[in-house]
Amino acid sequence: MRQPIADITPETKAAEITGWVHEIRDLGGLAFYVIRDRTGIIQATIVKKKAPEAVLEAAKAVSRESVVRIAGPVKAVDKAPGGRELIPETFELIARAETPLPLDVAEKVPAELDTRLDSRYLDTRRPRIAAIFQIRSTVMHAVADLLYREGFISIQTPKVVAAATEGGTELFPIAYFEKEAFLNQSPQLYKQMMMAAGFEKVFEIGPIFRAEEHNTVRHLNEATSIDVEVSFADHEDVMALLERLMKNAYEAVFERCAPQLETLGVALDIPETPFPRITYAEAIDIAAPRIEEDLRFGDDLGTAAEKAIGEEMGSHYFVVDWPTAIKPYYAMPYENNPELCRAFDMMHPRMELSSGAQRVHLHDLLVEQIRAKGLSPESFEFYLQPFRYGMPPHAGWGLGAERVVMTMLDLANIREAVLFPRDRHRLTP
RNA sequence: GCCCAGGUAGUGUAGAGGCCUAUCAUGUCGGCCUGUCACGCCGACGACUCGGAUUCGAAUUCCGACCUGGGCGCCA
Repeated sequence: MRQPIADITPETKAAEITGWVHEIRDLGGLAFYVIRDRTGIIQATIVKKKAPEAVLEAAKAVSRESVVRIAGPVKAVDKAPGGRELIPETFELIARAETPLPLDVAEKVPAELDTRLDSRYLDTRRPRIAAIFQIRSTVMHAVADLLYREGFISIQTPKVVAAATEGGTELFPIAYFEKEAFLNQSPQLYKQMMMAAGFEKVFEIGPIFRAEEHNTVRHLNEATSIDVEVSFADHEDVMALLERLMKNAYEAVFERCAPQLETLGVALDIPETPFPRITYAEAIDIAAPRIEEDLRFGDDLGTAAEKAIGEEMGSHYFVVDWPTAIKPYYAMPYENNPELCRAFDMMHPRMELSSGAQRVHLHDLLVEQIRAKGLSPESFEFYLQPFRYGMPPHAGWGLGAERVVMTMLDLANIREAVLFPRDRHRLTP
């Protein structure tokens, strides 16, 4: 019976393992085969004078990264990795790896990200890369878990849509029989319609598509969005939810992924809640004297400004009370000061992670704001109609899953946080 | 969309007009090696993205194409 390699201890009597040949060190009369599965590595030691002929034959035929099955007694040996080694009685070559390998899994020679992504299936055999995705899985589990615990309903909305959500960002056009269609840039409008549908608390974790020709370490053309929408809630309520969710995700990783964090050399700091809140006006005041470019009230916070404020804040924080003019039409203006709205961004010092708002739930105001952005309400009719038949007040946000993982693990490039990234140039694998 | 940088063995690199039949490492193949853990030693194999131009001579300079990385804008 196959055993996970990590389960084999110096006390284990005998074991059968199946895994990949990580390294081969043939000293002549003695050979070491380092075998790896997803749980760890173990050394199989072959003493050529004593080993069965069939073992010698199979061992000679294997190449690095071949899949093998090895069974035999386990010996406690101090000088072996993990304090134990396996003495093969049987050694079976299950699937031979061709040579040369497209990249070095044992990491003696580095590989560029581009090379790694071309052979992602080999790249992910490297323990530190596998650790990233085990942690990502834990984050996604923790996120969904918290939302279910808090009574959210998971929804799935269309990714093929007829129109833009917000204007602004570019959409990927696709052929949809005789009609024009696009890939969805955000589930925003559908989440809101589910408020009219009476679901009260919904979330969706799914892909979003942005056809921007950006070429940076923090943008993807296909990203994973963690989206929530809550009825009878204001922006403060959903900011508090976002804080709970972030803290929960960090705690889950801290508790359940200690080996992976160690592999990555990451000392995880669980962010303290509540996150500090600064207003947009304060953000401008912090950034303006620290950056070269001219920055005034009403401008978007550019990369330089974000960086300057991030250095000042030091950890996660919210920027609140944005000018209505630079936020989407669905953000609710303050009644007593409609120049500002109940929108927020949740920031990590390195970059924006989330943006959200209390939404406009009043039909006429929404139409007015759509017009004010130069968009035509007619093309949003499917979205606007629910606002005429009892739309509750509501609020929500979207959180970039890759950015959470990237900032959590201090990855240099967002592509590291995606198995098969889609960027300006990459469409395969 | 604008701007910058870059394409050399499977992988990561050296190279700045003749010293290049191209460096080093890793890898692969063969040989030696009984405690390696980046095993060691000996030998072999394997590369200048493509096209054009300049030049006696181009990996190196110039032009174009293709491919790639990054910055900005915008955003998650």
